[in-house]
Amino acid sequence: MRVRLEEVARAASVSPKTVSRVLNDEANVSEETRKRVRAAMEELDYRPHPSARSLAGNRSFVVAMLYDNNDNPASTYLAEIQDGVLEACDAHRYSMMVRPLRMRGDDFIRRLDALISDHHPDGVVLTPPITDYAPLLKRLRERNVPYASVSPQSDTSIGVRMDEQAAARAIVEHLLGLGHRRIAHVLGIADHGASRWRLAGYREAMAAAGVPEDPALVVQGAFTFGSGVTAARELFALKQRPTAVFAANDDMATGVMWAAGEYGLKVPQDLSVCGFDDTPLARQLWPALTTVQQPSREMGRIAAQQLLNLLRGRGTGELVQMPFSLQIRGSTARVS
Amino acid sequence: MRVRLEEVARAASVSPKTVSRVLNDEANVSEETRKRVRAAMEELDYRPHPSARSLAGNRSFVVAMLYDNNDNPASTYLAEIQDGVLEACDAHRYSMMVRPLRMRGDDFIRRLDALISDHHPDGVVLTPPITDYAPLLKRLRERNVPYASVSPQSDTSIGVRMDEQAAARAIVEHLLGLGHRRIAHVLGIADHGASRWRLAGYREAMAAAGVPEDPALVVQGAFTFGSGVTAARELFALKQRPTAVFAANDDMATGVMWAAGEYGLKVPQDLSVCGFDDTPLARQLWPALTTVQQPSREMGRIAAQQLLNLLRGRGTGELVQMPFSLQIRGSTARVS
DNA sequence: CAGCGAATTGACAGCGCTGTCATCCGTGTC
DNA sequence: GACACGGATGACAGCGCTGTCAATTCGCTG
Repeated sequence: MRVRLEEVARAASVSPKTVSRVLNDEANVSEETRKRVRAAMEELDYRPHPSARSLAGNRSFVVAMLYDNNDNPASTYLAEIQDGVLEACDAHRYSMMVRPLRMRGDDFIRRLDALISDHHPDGVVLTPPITDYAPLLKRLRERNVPYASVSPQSDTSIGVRMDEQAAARAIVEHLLGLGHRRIAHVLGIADHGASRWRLAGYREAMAAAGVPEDPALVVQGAFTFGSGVTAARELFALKQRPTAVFAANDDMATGVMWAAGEYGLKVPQDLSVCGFDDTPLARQLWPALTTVQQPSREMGRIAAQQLLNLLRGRGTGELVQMPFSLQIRGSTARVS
Repeated sequence: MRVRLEEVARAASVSPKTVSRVLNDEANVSEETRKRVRAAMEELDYRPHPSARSLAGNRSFVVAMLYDNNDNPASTYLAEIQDGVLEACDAHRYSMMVRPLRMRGDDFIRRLDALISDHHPDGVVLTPPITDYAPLLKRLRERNVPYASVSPQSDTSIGVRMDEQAAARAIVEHLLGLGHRRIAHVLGIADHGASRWRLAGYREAMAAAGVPEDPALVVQGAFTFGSGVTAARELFALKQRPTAVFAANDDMATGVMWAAGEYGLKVPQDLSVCGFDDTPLARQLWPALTTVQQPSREMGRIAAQQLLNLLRGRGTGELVQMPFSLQIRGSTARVS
């Protein structure tokens, strides 16, 4: 049968309660006792029973990662975040549960409640685009479930964020520095924070360079490869074509490059293209895509880390700022 | 405070044990009592406490989905399977836990043991390529953890499988039917079942059509976009170029189309290309990709379903055969 | 060296369910 | 009509931990 806490206690000649204290890193255990107990645990290869801990301690040791499976940005993005969250949870012996949660639908709150009642997560990690949905945040607070967010729009949450606007500005400045003036922008899905920030950065850079905004150069996309193709066709049909395109993510940038091929435009000679995210694809393309590195996995890890700090009583958690870095590659070149 | 089983019992005027029986769909409860108890549960919005159930019943109601995060085929593939597994688990109020598990490394068994001891999954779902790793299966059996597989190579497991060889044969026959004879094949990662079956189907179709095999037309890939590009360049450098390419998955097929663009080859006029999987990308490409639809999400759901049947004592689970279907689209055309 | 507060440790009940086994009841049998 | 039998129900203990609170020990003060 499995080793129980009681046996560890016997082996270390202490009471079960003391072993419990060591297990939970509680205060008021002498250093010497702590060592002896740890040794006994090790010796017996003791594994606490999660359900028993959960039942007695009224906590589940479960972190739920919530995402919107309706219009998720890109599955690889979520998969990477998930990986990071998992890593952080593992480090503290929490388990991770992933839960899709569509925001549309009036039974949204009911579904959220069911999720909480059925699984009792100690906390949740929110991923774009459900980081800022007010009814969601409100309900979590009402039910007293702590949360941390990846790339929240408001800065009242704890979690992690990159200065996407500054990054977007920087990449557009890179294009400007190469002599481009007719720079187009392909938007992401409306009201996603990512879309807003990247557009804002684009505008900021253009304005700072004194280039008047041309509305025809800002076209709608939806974060997908296909939408990038469509948007690019629209741009290429213009009487005065752009010499460079900044797409709000790599998938769309890839679509733009694809469409360029259709139109016989060589990248980067005839058209510079850049994206955002630095997905694995970006490096595999030829020419490789100039983009902004967004370390999704790392961001997932950090967001979960902040949540866990909170749950484990190690401070209150903060909103960590990630540095960004431009990946200048072959898809952008001096305007000809 | 939360509603407990005891209160449901009181409301229905039965003993707690009877409510428990109803909750677990056990036998020996009169239909009338069952109804009364169900009504009381509904009325009080009763939610059983998973940890208490788990502790008392010696089962966790957790299904772990294992995957190899080392060389996973494509993250979107796994994400879809995960979605399906989750759906099946939800339907029976099981929770799903996702666990990466690298097979390389000599501490593999130790990591598996830790996973089992720490989380006590009632069963696991295995995904390619770890569906047939003998030490894994052996250990699971030793520790008495039931499992179901998605696309296992051997047919001793329960789970779900598509006849990939027949599908590959069918798609190559489609190319042959269009008059192609110099048909190339881009392989997946060695010893993945998917690679073997798809190659076998290719050979079968070619042999049946009496086309002698040309080793130069079968090149190595690795299931990634980049490897497709590389493989295609190799093929295009041949003195006698293929008129069609069957890539072992869509990502590589996309790479082939990309490389075709580089070489000034028009798809499908100069080159027919087809893939395997029917990823979302396949439809977004232009021309859209001819491919085999592999319903990953559905397969994940079915594999989990078989496992749950077993866990819930509803039969022993089987190895379900999925039908395949060709998606003939714009990337393949009659040889010119 | 008595006396006191803080640090350390332990006894015990109980978290919310289910397994085991006893009990009860209605039906069929000869 | 006595008895056996199987279906339906309930009593009770206990799953493996932690919360609460009491007991003990220790170090220090005057």
